[in-house]
Amino acid sequence: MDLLAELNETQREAVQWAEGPALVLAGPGSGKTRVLTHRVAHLVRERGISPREILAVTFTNKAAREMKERLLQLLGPESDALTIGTFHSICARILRREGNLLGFTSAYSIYDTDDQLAVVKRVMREMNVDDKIHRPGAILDGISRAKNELVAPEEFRPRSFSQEIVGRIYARYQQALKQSNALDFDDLLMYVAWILQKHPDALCRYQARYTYVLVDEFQDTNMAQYVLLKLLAAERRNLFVVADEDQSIYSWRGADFRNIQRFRRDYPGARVILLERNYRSTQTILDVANAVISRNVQRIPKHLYTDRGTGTPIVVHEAYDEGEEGRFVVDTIQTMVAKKQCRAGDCAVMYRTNAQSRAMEDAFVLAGQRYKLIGAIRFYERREIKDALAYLRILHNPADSVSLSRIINVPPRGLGDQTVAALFSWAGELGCSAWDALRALKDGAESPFSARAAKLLLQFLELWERLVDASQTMSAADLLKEALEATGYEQHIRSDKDEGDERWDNIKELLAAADNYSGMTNSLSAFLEEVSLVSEVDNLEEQPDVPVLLTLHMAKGLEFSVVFIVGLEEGILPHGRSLAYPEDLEKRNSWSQGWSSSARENPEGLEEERRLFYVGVTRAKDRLHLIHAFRRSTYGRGSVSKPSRFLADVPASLMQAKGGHTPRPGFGEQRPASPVAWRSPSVVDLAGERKDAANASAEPSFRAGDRVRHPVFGEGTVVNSGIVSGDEQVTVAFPKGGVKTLVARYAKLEKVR
DNA sequence: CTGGTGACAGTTTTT
DNA sequence: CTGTCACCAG
Repeated sequence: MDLLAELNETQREAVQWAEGPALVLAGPGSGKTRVLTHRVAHLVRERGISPREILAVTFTNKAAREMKERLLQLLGPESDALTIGTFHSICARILRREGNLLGFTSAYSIYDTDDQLAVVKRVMREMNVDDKIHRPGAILDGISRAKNELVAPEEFRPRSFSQEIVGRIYARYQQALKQSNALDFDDLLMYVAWILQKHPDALCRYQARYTYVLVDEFQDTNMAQYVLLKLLAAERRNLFVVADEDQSIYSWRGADFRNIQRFRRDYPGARVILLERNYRSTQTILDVANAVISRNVQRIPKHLYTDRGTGTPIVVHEAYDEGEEGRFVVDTIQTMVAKKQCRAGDCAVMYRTNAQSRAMEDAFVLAGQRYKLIGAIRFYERREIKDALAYLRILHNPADSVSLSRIINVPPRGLGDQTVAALFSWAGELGCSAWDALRALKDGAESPFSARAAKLLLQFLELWERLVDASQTMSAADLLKEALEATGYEQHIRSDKDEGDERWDNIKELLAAADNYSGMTNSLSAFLEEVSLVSEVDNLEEQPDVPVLLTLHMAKGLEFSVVFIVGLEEGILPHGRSLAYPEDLEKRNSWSQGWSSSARENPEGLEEERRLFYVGVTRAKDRLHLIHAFRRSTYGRGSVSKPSRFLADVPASLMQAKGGHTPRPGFGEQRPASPVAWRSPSVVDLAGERKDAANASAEPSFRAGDRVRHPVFGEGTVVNSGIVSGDEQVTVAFPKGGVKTLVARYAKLEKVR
């Protein structure tokens, strides 16, 4: 197969790049995965590089899997010797080998956010820190940020009182993890970076092993990951990264797209290649995308283009409320399917927050339209799955205190909070793990337990020891079966009337997943590592032909023929909380949703929201629908919504002029007959429109939320209004004509009630 | 240990 | 309007 045949000129240039650092700036749909895989194949096939020496790093398991599959096709069995994986899985593997340098055994547990929170709460209790004043989640964020920046507890320099607390908890938290022989996700990266920094021999080994390093989604790297890559590539400098700063939507998880600038600074000779040709979308959709993203200041300008042709104009629609928004989406999908313009499975509905999925689901259910909701509840975060895995983890790693606390009384066996707390504190006094403490108890050590408690604890220990013995010989699946059997877990779980059967089905699915690891030498270890680093079980059967509902974040990396982006309203997209400065957030009333006029806005937050919108837009291949509602209820309270400012960036010339969708009969009548109903003081307050009556003379005559009619554009909603050099300028969102800014004196605007 | 109650907070979540 | 969690009574 000719590796270069199916590539365009710039792609080919990237694939053939010889040696040294290279930065590929790849727009959406520009074939970056193809560039990465073909480059790997090229290195092996044309340049004779041993696959063993090639390291390809991704962020998601899915991306890693796809890359492996593609390379198996390109290279055949030789591809087995490549190292392809996520940052976390690669680091986990390195730490199995090198973790002893830091005092961890190779059986360490990997803690997810739930487990982390359990540790933080425990530590806070021990330290008498009030979790009402210092929220554990916020503390965890602080710890995570420090780790992402490779700041050790002893190097942590607090800049405020609450950071002082974070620093103290951080130190104790790390101790607690180490005592449990456990690492969190951030540790995987931080510790590997440290090892490479502090152990030159280890660094040399890995540098020699991986002479070519390739990175996908480089804009999403954090400091730890950047340092890691830099260290690995320091000798050979064969660092090939693919990035799109316009798709950086994870800054709140520590991702820092300025690593792209850092890369250019650290490697001044780096080859920079721009991939702007798009193979996914129509030119209309790309024009929307270009128009939107060009508003961002912090970026290198790119201009997406395609030879796919203009395509269909995009549709901007105003619905009355979230219910009608849902009905419009379902209606439109069903109409298109009926007209054979697309299949149901070609459609995706994207929203900013998961909470929005409910109204959408209601509409789908009501219309009898099947759909698939993506990612709301993750498999490995279900309680029953976590319980089952906790059993396996304490067998593999008896020091794992979080897993032990999780299941020591599940199913209930008389070991209440008191006893468990006493066990841990006694183990603390002895300076050993709960496991060791229980063994001491069995050996007749003097303990603080009542006779009854001691008896129950020893019963539990007996069970535990029996299963640990079994773990030496059994596969993960058999061991799990054994553990569930011995504890009567099935009966326990099925006793739940409502969800018992579903829960047990999930357990059976877990068993099936574990079965894939039977016959392996380190069955248990391999299985546990896999489930700790993977969020979803592989969907074996491809879903039938149904539309999918998902958040904009989850849409990244996917593509659909037809895309609906819903809830395009101020406060939702851009999201109110994204626009706030963290220090303002504490004091802010939640209902003001970030757009009260007095609040200052965080421009970086706004840019990220815009990128999120851009990600959504660029998922569409053929048709794009942008939808906002006139009013929406959040947290039970209804209020008037302003159309998103992002809509104003969409050129009206790209929108469908008229007549695509006929408004439902009664659409107009659904609005309250009198404006008083929705312009009552409480509603106006909610809209952030509090104005002092004394200033009435300078007041604009239109207000956000007003309904107006224009002779050309028809009915619309006022987004904003203000006096600009003596003239009143009114910004109006017209469902048919787009968002326009008009001078009230000239535009023949009529108020509609 | 279970079940009820009241307070409270409520983006996004690759690993 | 929800879901979660701490707390208390039985």
